[in-house]
This record gives sequence, C-alpha cells and structure tokens, in this order.
Amino acid sequence: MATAPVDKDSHLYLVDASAYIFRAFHALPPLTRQSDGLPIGAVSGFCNMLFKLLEDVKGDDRPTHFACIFDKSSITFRNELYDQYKANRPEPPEELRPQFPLVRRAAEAFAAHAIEMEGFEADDLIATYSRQAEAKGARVTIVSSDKDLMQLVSDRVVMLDTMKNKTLGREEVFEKFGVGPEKVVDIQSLAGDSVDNVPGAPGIGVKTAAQLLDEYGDLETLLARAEEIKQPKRRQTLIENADLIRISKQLVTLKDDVPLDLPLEDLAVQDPDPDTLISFLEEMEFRTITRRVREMMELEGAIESAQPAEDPIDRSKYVCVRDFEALEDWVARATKQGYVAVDTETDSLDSIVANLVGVSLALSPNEACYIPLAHVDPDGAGDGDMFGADPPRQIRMKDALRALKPMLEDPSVLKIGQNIKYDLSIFATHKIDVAPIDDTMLLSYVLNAGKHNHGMDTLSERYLQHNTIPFKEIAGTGKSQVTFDKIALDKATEYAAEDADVTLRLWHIFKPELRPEKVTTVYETLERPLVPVLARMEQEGIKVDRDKLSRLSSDFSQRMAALEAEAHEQAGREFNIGSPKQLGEILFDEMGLEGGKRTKSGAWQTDADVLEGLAAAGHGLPRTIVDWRTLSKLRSTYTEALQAAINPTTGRVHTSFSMAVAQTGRLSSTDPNLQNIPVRTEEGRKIREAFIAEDGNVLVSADYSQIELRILAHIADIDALKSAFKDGLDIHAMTASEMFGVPIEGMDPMVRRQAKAINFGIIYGISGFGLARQLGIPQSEASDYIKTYFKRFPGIRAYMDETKAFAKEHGYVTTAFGRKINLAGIKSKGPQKAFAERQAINAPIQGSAADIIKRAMIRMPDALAQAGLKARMLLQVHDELVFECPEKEADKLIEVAQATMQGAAGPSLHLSVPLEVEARAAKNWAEAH
DNA sequence: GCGATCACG
DNA sequence: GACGTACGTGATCGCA
Repeated sequence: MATAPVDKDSHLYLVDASAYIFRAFHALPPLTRQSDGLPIGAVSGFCNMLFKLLEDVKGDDRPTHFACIFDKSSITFRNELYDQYKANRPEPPEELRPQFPLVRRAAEAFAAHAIEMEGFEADDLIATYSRQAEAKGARVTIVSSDKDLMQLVSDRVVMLDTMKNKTLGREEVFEKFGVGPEKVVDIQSLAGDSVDNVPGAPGIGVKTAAQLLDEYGDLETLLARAEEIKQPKRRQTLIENADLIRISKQLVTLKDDVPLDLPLEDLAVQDPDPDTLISFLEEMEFRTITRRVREMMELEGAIESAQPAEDPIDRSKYVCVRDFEALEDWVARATKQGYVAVDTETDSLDSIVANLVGVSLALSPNEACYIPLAHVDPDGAGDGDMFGADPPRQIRMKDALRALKPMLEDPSVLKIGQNIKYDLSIFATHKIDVAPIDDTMLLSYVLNAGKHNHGMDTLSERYLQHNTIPFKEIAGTGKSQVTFDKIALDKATEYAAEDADVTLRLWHIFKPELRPEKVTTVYETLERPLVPVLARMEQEGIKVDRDKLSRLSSDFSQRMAALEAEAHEQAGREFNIGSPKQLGEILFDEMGLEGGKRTKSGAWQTDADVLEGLAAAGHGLPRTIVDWRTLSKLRSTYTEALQAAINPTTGRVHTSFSMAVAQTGRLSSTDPNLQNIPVRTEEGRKIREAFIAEDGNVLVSADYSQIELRILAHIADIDALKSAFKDGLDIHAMTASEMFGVPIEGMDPMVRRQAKAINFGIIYGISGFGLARQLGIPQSEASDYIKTYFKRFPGIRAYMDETKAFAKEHGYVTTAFGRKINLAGIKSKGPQKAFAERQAINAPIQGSAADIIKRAMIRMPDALAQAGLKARMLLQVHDELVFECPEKEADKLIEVAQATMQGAAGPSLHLSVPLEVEARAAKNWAEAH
C-alpha cells in the first residue's frame, strides 16, 4: 500500500463509483462482451474514466491521492430516522447487476482503492475524506454529478462530471441552487427530493427555498421566525411541517465524521501492476484500452533498453512489392507485430487533389517495402518485362487497398507516420479510416518545440545522422520535375521505403521520451486526436463566391491605376510604385522629407507607420502609396489568389493546417492561408463576404471573447481581473478605470483605447518602447503607464518575474495543459535575452489558448453528432471556429458550439474565470463574424 | 533566396 | 548608460 502525507500540494480524487455505474449504464450505449454476451458497458465506461483520470490529468490537477467509493448496502442510519428514505428506489436492472463486482475489480486492477463501509452511504465516506483533505489544505475533486454532494464544494473542493466533461465549483452550485454550497443542505431540506424520497416541505421548491433563505439567512432562523412569513400558504406549510423539514435536514446532511478504516494518507496514488491490469482488461475484451495501456507500460519499461539501433540505413534491403501474396505477407506481419510505419506516395503535395501512387511500410530498421500502385511508363526502370509506354507490373490498386484496409483500420495495429494527416486524407479518398495512429512529426513537436523544426529531413539528420534522398534527386527540378508516378520503380522504392524506415526509427527514439519529458498528455489529448479532425476540415473546404472576388479584383485594379498615376504626379516622375527601394529614394533623397529611418539592411524604411507619419505631416504622396498598397495587398493576396485556389472538383477552397510550425502550439494555415482573411477594414471585409455557405446553408462563426486576457487572469491569479470577467465587465474599460481612476460610465474612448493597448502589451511581454510605438506617445509616458499598471496589478509583475525565472532555470516554459515551449535565447545576454523573456511571458498565454481551442475541436465532431447535427467544422482562426450547417440547424449548432468551446478547459483544468463564446449565423463569413 | 511589407489572431 | 524591442503566423513582391 502506498502512503503519502496530505498537504496543500496534494490533490485527492474521490470517485463516486456506485453513482457512476448507474449513470454509465443509462448514458452509454449498451455493450456486451463479444465472446459470451456478458453486459459490460458500465465496466468499460468506468475503466476508460479511470485510465483518463490517472494517466491524462496533468499539472496541479494530477491526483496524488485517489479512491473509488462504493455503497455497501442500502440500509443506513438514515433509514432509522425516516423509514421511507430511498424507499421508492427500483431494483437495479438485470443487465447491470453482474457489473457491480466487475467495477470493483476494475478499480483494484487500476490500483485504486475500492472503499465501502457498512451502514454508510458512499456520499458519507466521500464527505469524510473530502473534509479531512480540505482541512489539510489539499485540493479535492469529487468525480460525480450527484447534487447531494454539492454541499461539499468549496474553494478547494470541486466536482467533476466526466461524462459531460464539466467541472463544477462554487459558481455552478450557486447557479443551480441560488445559494452557495454552505446552504445547499438548507435548500434540500426545504425542497425535498423525490428521487431519494426526502420529504421536505410540500409545495416548496428550490426557487422558493432560495428566496426564503435569502430573506431569513438560514434554515433554523427561518423555522424560528416562520410566523413572520408574509405569504399565508408558505407560512402555514413551514409551521406545520417543521418537524419533517428538520428530519429532511438530517437526511440530506452528509456525515463527515465516519470512522474510516483506511486513513486518508493511505490513498496515495500508486502505479498499477501491468500484468494484473492487462489481464483484467483482456478478460473484459476491451481492445482499445488494452492496447493503450500495454503501449504505455511497454514503452515505460523500454526506455533504457531501447537504445537507437546500431543498424545503419541500408537501402539495398528495401523490397518492391509487386505480387499480391507478398503484400498479404507484409500485411500479416504488420498485424502480428501490432505497429507499422506507413507512408503514401502521390502525385501532389496538396492532399485534396493528390492521387495515390504507392504505399510504403516499415516493420523494423531496414525492414521496409514499397508497394507501387499507379506508376506509369517507367522509362528505364530496368524492368525486364516491360516495353515502351506500358505500365510496370504492379498490384491492382483495388486489390492492394482491399488487402491493406483491414490492417489500416485494425484497432490493435498502430499506424505510424510522419505528418500522417496527409496520409489519412489520401486513404480517406479510398474509404479507409486509418486508426489508431502515431505521428513522428507531432512527437517531435511536443518534445522539441522551439529547438528545431520537425520536418523529416531535419529529424533524420539530427536524430539518425542520416541524410534522406532529396526528392529533387529522383524527380528533377524546375520545369523538368516529374511526379512520383513517373519515377522508375527501383528509385521509387529506395526513396519511399526509406521514408517509412526513417519514420519508424524516429518513432523508436521519440515515443519512449514522452513520459520522462511529461508531455504524454499533450501528445495524446491535444495533438494526436486532432489529426483526423483537421483532415476532415481540410477535406470539407469552404465555398467562395468567384464572381464576387473577380468583381472586387477589377474594382481594385482600376482604383490602383488611378492611384499609381497620382503617385507619379506627386513624385514628379514615373517609378515602380511597388518598389519600397525606389519609393524610399524618392521620399527621402529626392523630396527630402524629414524623419526617414533605415532598415537593418540600410534601405529607407517605408512601411505604413512611416508613411502615416509623413501623411500626418501634410505630405500627399505617402497617403497615395498607403492607399495603393492596401488595394494591391487585397488584390494579389486575396481576390486573385483565392480564385486560383478554388478546387475545380469541389468548387471550394481547401486550406492545409500545419500542426507543427508555431512554437506556441497554435495551428497555422497555408495554401491558401485562411487564417488571415481581411476583417479590420471596410474594404477588407468585402473579401470576407465572398466566403459563403452552400444554398440552404449558413456559416456559423463562434469565437472566444478575450481568451488570452482571461487565461492571464487565471494563470497569474489576479483577483481584480478575475472578478471583472466574472461580472462580465468591459475589461479594457475596467483596466482604464483602475489605472486612471476614471469611472467606466461615459469613459473617453481614447482612454479606453490606451488601456486596451496596455492589456495587449502585457500579453506580449510589455516594453515602454513597444507601447510608445503602438500608441504614438513618448516612451517616458508609456513607461509611466506601465508603472501605474504594475502598481495596480502587482500580481502580473510577480507572474512575469516568476515566468522569466522559470524559463531561465529550465530553458522552457509550459502552458496550462503541460505543453513545453523551449526558448533558445533565454540563457544568452543582450537583446536576444530580452526577446526570449517576452516570448517566455507570451508563450504560456498564447499556448494555453491554443490548447483550449484544440480541446474544443477534438470534442466537436462527437458533440455535433450527439446533437444530431449535420454541421461541419470548416476553419479555425486561433480563437474562432467556422462551421457550415443547414439553415434550420443554426440555432442548435450555436448552442452546441458555445457549450463545447466554453467547457473546453475542463475537466482536467478548472479555470477560475469563465470562458465566453460569441456566435452568429449568416450567409457569409463577414456577417457571421 | 531574402528582406520588406502587410493580412490575421 | 546604451542597446534594440512589443507575441505568434503566411503570402507577395522587388531585387540581388
């Protein structure tokens, strides 16, 4: 048995196991054991929940102590008080009964204490443990949604509903009962409970009870002063039923001093015994969770033994598979082994238009093959049985996919890829749902963000000391470059099988590092499950109105021509208006304007800031240039490029989301970038209007309001900010009010604007210089603002100092969900260090926001399906999700999207500020946003 | 291929 | 006291 002291750093989890069983039984789809039909739905749900809680929960929320609490028998001291107590409880259904003992065994298999006690309900034991832990300053999470337990909630005690993924704290209790947790008992005593058969006062419900308590303070006072109640009916009810109410109070009050057999300290979390756990899970025939547990245990145990194999890459060992029997053999070996590296070769980098050309597999170092499927005219492939333009002998696409599909979809075979989202998309076009998966690019991303990029070439060179064959070497460059289907099979095999081999070798290196580096949760709950979600979004694409873009393009062109002529006139000569170099020479050398600055490379700086400054000084040319540039940007980057990006087959635009580019955990979007579609100016919004829904459908945009400031308020624990968000205040106005001592009502918009800039500055790792530049004020003034801000919010400065110190000590910072972001320059001196410090402050905030929206996205498909919606998620823009759905679904979609996004931090993280999501439906993106 | 510029969060 | 600075991206253009 494991024992560990309980103190303020402890976190006790108490699972209300009996209640869970009933709830799981009714809420989850019925599931029976395949071999004998034994009902095991509740057991399965219970195991999944335990696995999640024990393995996935991280950071402060990680349990240090853990127990599953059961009801022993239905007779307790409450029945002596009131013989009708829980008298109308029906017997558990037939299919559920055999599951009770199995759930107890499950708890034990996971090395969680299964606790029960004669004469007491599970709730009383939970109350006792909870109060004891709380008294020692520990945090407590009660895994239950039973309202009877809500009386235990406090600042340190929360409840967690694992099925709805909701954390329930003081606020939520208040929402439900209209009073704080301390008075929940009083409410229940008055209102009674038909489920448990607690009588209460007839005709008094939760609302009335809350009103009465609000007026009289507490239950005893209320009963003592019942005569004073104005409403005659209520007065009479309370006077007549005083005894019944008092009995009810005894019934609903949890006993928090049960003489415990097992002291609190003995509930310390311990590692489950692998053999016991796996054999239990296998006995239940839970394939997926068995695989996950085994994978985890094996890799944990393998950390020291699995040194990178001293087995240099030898391309001559690779095999080209051209017979169906040979393919079947590879598939069988992959299936038996339980994991395989997979790579697809296609004729395009764009997964939406790409055609499958071949597949490569790797089972162990140098044991890899390439299966050509759509190669044409090999032209010098050295293939003896081929002549002229005949295609080489290869397995028919249809046959090969039929052989591969069962293995690729087999839940007990792990498919490993490098950027496997791409391969998922390719296989999806052939109706193959590849699962489960691992991705070496994402493994590297969670392990090494900030250290280097995560492309195959980089990783191979860094971790395998091996340079892969450059694609150019086999396909040529420039105009003469050919697609993969035209590459000779011997070359194709070396190239393709090498990719699979390298991927597998990288996996052997990276996967065992997850646990020691403490990034398993990030990988398993934020990155890996997002892969299929993003693949789907990319395949969906979004509709754009080509005609509208075309009209805008012409309009912009005309106006640009006019501006160009004007600019030449103002300059006194013709010049290339698109050349910053020529412009700088004209403005500062020829016209001799004041205030010119030079860029790093010595050229005149002519960006919008500079030009605006010159325009404000009364010069004409700069304004013309600014206007021209605005239109030029919109035209070349948007109205023109977007038309070209429309997929001829789908008629929609399909972006590609990059998962392993942004250091902070954000996504990025390319080809085309749909995360920077204009919105800030009137002109720009016209482009957004071209993003439309199909006929009969609407676009819905849902975005987090002020998510980064909310996260800052939570992480830095700033009471003033937290309560401002709880009260729904205008946060920038509130900041201004606090700093400058002006009332929020009727505030000068300029004052608010300054406060807003400061708030952003804080998130970016503020400097007097940066703020001054942003606001166009002297640096001394900006520095004074910052001083004032820190004086008013000293917690922010403390957070910044702590974060910088942590970054310097460890070389990285973390997000609220445990993502690590390495900061290369943090140990250097000078400007590099200052830069790294600002990154250190910004990365946890930006990264935590990225984590949260990723959690929402991962849950979204299920949430939509569960609500019976046809809605599809199309885009993510950092704090915004864009959906398309039938018009009739819009209201329901908004509800589901809001709920999913607002609850996305929970249950593993209980944010101390609410998350708010604004959502709107419209025919185009501009109006929906 | 790189720097400058500017679109977004 | 001087140094260079707001955080994170991607696309386009001119120019070497």
